[in-house]
Amino acid sequence: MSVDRKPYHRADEDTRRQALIAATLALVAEGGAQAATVRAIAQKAGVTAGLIRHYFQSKDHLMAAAYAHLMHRMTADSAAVLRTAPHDPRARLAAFVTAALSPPVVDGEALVLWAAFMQETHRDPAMRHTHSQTYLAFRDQLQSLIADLPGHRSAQDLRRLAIACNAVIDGLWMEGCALPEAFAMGELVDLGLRAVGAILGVDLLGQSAWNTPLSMNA
Amino acid sequence: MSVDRKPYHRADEDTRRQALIAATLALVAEGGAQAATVRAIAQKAGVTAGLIRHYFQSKDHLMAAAYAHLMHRMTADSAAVLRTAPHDPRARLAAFVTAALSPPVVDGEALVLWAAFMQETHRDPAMRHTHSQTYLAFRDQLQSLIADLPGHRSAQDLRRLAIACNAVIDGLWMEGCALPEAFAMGELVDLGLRAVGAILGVDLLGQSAWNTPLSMNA
DNA sequence: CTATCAATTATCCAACCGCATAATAAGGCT
DNA sequence: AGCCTTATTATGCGGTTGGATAATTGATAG
Repeated sequence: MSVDRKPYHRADEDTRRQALIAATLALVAEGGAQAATVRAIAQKAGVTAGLIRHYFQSKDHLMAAAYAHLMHRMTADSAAVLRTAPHDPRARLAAFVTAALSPPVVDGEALVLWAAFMQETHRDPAMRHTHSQTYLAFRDQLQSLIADLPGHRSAQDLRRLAIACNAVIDGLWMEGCALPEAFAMGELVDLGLRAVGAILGVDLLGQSAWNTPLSMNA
Repeated sequence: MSVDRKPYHRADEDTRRQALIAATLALVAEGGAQAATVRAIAQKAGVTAGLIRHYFQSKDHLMAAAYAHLMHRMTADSAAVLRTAPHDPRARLAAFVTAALSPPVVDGEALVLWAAFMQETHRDPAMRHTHSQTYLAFRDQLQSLIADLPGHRSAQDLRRLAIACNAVIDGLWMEGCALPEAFAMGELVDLGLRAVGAILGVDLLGQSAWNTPLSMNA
């Protein structure tokens, strides 16, 4: 007696992997890491649970792949703007900061995802490597944008400036993701441009120069 | 037939709650939220699992209590320095920034804890409330320190400056926690004082005025 | 010294977890 | 068309989870 069996169609390996990774990220985003069980992932991906182990050595491997995918996408989103950015160094830096503090980089789900994987990062060496690699990639990109600004800076100063600017961006990104209702539209970008500009001693607000600059204290 | 039963002694309600909360935090810190099972918590606290439900309505309630405890302790640690700080507004702000970027506030475990609870924060309204409350408390304290600095600032500027300075501190805190080996001793504090000083247009480095200020670009 | 009652332990349970393996069907190849 | 590979489904297993309940102990008051 042949029981009813769910009909299915075969997909290329890459499609299935992407679907499983997407389902994993969606579940982690909406319910934390504990919500991403093999059964839930499979259901959201429209397949059965056993298939996960056909494409990934274990569920942990799937998680690691999902983390790498997320980080890669975020850095790519920030870097994408540079391809269409103007040639003026200040405008390029401003565009980069703006992109890093706007959707889709700033997103409520992004922070939850980031936080969820942060725990794994703490003990899994492979994930830890992915983390530091993507973090340094972002900072290096920022540093090269700073280096292109007019004026000469020592290597040590460049590194310090990049770390400080990166910190501002990270901090604002976090606050924007966690408390989206606490900031008006564009306020995050405005604050980021002011703060980074103040640290670097450069005016990044370009066209709409403000009348009450952030660093004014008189 | 009476089996051997673990001897025990009765403790006051508060002691037991504290012990359970401490065990929860320790487990989350070392193994992420998934490591904090009721059995593991009970073992680390030196009791049996059932006791958790005697003091907390559910495991989730214990987690919420642990989160509130952690946040309360961190803000208290940062504020503690103000009680013994000097009267000069700049020195007080510098002391606050320094404390927020030094142990025990900057600590590898702290970030993991923060990240672990961030997920719950996203869906549990009670935790979300705890989060925004403690976050705003920290920022308000920073804002009042900025307001005490010489010079007058509008209310709007004060808020923006506080947000930006808070972002720098948060970002540096994160980086210091996540990649402790990437920064030399005291470098984080130095960077924090420079960046916050640059944003506010105030020199916070006091005694050891630097010869290559962070915002120098010539 | 004993009765009382709350604190703590011990035990049980249904649900769920990740994983392994067997059965089956889909699609390409000749 | 018929075969053959393998992607996919289906089923089962041992272990763990959070939660509920019953049994027992320690402190305390009278």
